[in-house]
Amino acid sequence: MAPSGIKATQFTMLGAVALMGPASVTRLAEHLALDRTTLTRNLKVLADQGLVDISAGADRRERVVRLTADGQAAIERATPVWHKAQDALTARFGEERWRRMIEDMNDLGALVDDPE
Amino acid sequence: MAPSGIKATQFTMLGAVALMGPASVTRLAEHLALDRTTLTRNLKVLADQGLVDISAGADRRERVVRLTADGQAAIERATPVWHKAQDALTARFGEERWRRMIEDMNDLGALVDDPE
DNA sequence: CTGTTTTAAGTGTATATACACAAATATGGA
DNA sequence: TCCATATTTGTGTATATACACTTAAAACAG
Repeated sequence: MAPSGIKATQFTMLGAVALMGPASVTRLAEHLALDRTTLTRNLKVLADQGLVDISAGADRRERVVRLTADGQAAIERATPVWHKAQDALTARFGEERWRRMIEDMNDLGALVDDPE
Repeated sequence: MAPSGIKATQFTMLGAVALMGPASVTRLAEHLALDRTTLTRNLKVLADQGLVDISAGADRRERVVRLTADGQAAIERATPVWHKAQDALTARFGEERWRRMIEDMNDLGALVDDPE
């Protein structure tokens, strides 16, 4: 990810912001399965770099996170790099196996979060 | 892991120290697949709590890490908790699936470390 | 309307992680 | 022996992560 200027975790976060549109910190945290306070600090890094904009919402307790033009540009710059790394990995690891592992990890996360 | 007084990562590190006996930071880092400097900081936490002892080796560049009596006690206290958590998880996730995922992750790590 | 409760977020503190760089020590060749 | 090189480690800095606690604002009960 180095040549894209952002890190893998940041790419993931920007992707979530892009996907969900303007959203509160809590909603983003739930979608990313991160602690809310973790996201607060991570978003600060992105905000300092001008990749996201954080402003008060109609409900003045909420902080609404929006992708900036620079943020959109960063995503577009990083996406090919991401896919390239992804492809290089799955080519040697096996696409089917890779998908299976992602699914395993998702299911495991659900179990840990909630002893349903 | 909370009731044992140490965290899962610390349990893993103490286990490595116990398994390898007195060893240099670099050797431990390789065994744990961690960056050496990461281990330096992590070991400091354990040393501050008196769970490991870090002293100069015969080669005075090296720092030799040893388990203390308190460290041994911490392992013995944490091991049942660890197994309990492990069992609770595999019981619902499936033991076979769990083993498979561990193997997948190990293989993936090897691929990432070394584009063999 | 007022006081309580619930909700959304941030801060203090601590651990975990790693990259770039610097310092100390050992090793090996001239 | 002495110096260049290699090895082992630590530090500065930055991100990532989360728990306990606090603050501000909305929602609600009476």
